[in-house]
Amino acid sequence: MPELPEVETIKNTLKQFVLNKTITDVSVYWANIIKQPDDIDYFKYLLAKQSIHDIHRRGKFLLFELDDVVLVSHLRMEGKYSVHPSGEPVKKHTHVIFIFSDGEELRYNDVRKFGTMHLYEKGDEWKNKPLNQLGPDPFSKTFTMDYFYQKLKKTDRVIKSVLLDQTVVAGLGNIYVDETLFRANIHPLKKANKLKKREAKMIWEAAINTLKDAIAQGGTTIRSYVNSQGDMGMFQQELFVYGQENEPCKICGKPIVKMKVGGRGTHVCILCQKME
DNA sequence: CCTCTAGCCTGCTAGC
DNA sequence: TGCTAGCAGGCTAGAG
Repeated sequence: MPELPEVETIKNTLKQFVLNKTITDVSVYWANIIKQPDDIDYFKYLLAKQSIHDIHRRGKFLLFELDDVVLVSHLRMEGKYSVHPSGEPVKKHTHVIFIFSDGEELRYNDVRKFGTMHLYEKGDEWKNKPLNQLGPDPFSKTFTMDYFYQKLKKTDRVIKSVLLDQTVVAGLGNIYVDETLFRANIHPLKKANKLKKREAKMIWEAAINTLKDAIAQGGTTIRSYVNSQGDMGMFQQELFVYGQENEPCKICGKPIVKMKVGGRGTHVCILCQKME
């Protein structure tokens, strides 16, 4: 499932293939992917003759910057972009195709059909969902230790749920939250408002460093993630707890335990990550 | 303000 | 072996 490091990697590879290309037409095979505008024909109309000038990442979102509009795309668990020559057979899970004037196409593929696209006139993307509720990007200078600690002090929720909350910090998902809490030696069930400033700082630093390390490895491939060139990530080799159920902890040797926290599968070393 | 649940989907796995 | 039921997963909307 693409989280921040995977989306960052996808953005960088995709830019090599689609920058400065001009859309002539769009094919939509599964309309529920398109959340904005409501009318699919209007979606196509707005994109026709538009060129892709840049691609940005905000949290787990990709932002395609065109002439007059911005396409905000979330890949959820299985979304993928790839570039093909026009006329290649359309695969079973291809739901949207952006046809370029040069004989190539950008294809959106998504086994689960959970991904979303929102199209806005330039500037409006920040005033509307899904971007208007997002917290700071972990690498932004607004994601300060002070901001983070104030957020933790204000909530009675468990720390894992807070880290997954995209309005607090945008980009962490299930894998990197589990890894962050392991690196910080904090149990996922600890209440956020009970954490000492020292502990909050450990989590804040671990989150930023875990994401940086994962980007350096091209992301994490658990079962299906590849970037837009088809390359796997390599960070799975550096995972301490995620997907390591019953495996010995790389630090203390005690088997990693899997539990449910806020409805999510959660991996923890109960020796390294103390409740007290 | 908060938390919980259903819904969105389909591939995979456990159980028969 | 072949079948079905249930689960996973990020996020939203609605209920409590």
